[in-house]
Amino acid sequence: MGVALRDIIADYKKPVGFESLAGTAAVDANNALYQFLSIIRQPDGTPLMDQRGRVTSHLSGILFRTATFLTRGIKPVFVFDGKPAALKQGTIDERRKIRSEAAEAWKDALERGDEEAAYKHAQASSRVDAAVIASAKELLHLLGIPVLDAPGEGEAQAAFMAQRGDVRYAVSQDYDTLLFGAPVLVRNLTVSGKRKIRGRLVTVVPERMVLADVLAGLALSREQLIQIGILVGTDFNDGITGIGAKTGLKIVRSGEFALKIREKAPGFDPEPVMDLFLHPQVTTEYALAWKPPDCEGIRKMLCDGYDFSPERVDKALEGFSVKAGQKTLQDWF
DNA sequence: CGTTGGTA
DNA sequence: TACCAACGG
Repeated sequence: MGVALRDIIADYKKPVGFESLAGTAAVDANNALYQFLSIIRQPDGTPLMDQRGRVTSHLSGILFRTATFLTRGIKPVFVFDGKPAALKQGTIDERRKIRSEAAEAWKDALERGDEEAAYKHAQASSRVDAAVIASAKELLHLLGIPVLDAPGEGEAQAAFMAQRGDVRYAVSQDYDTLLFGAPVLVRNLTVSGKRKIRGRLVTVVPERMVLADVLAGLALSREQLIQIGILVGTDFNDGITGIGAKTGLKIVRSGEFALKIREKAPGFDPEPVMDLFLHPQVTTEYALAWKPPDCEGIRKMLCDGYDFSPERVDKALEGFSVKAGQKTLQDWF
């Protein structure tokens, strides 16, 4: 998933508290939905579902997480993926295969009664499908949170919006967002708090990366950072076997990128991938307007439609509205 | 994921 | 009050 640059950019990740994250944020919606679907599950891997068997994990995640955002002064816009680039087809096919294998492994683990394995495979089988996207958009709309359909990659659009200064930062787990030129990337914003990772309980805190700091620190241009990405592999090209981030950095620094590609991947033209990162398909046609939540509509959708408990929904909505009567709320937005 | 409810 | 397991849908 994404581009494996962690080994060279880990030093530039700075933990940040919610208080310094107040402001507008462009959220990579598909990435956030994937995280909700993957994490909000029962111990045996079963996601939250309504009585009709429709998955609701992402709705729970959106409701509670955006409530937290707004109470902390973070105003999110959710940016959804548009049409995938043709170059992404390989990645898409590969992910589908991994998901379907994981679904099988989940079933097997359940039959053996191995709950831990079941949970792991269930997570890997998570799929952001059309129903998930449609219901997520419907809920966000009712919550008064702006939603935007990117023409291409959501990450690219989020990066573009941050570049233009329309939002303070982009939110995604994927480092690709930096390659797309996001001046500031915030990770762990849609997954934070205490989490079990490899059986251990760890506290996940939001972290900020500043592209200019990464480039200055590594003495690279953005093009060179993309070159490293291309060497290790991105969603749009296979990396070169045996080259990780550190080796990639050495190669690019010594100006041997083109040479290495010719040598190890003779048939491959990196130019379209470079161009995709430098000049992604984006749009300037968006309006960022945060509105008060439609509480009635939300209850209707979540409680009547998806079997949420009215008490829990109302509790969460307190984070959105100040109280009925609400002058403060209007002032806030 | 966030919330709830039991326990020390 | 602080912590943790389990519940939610």
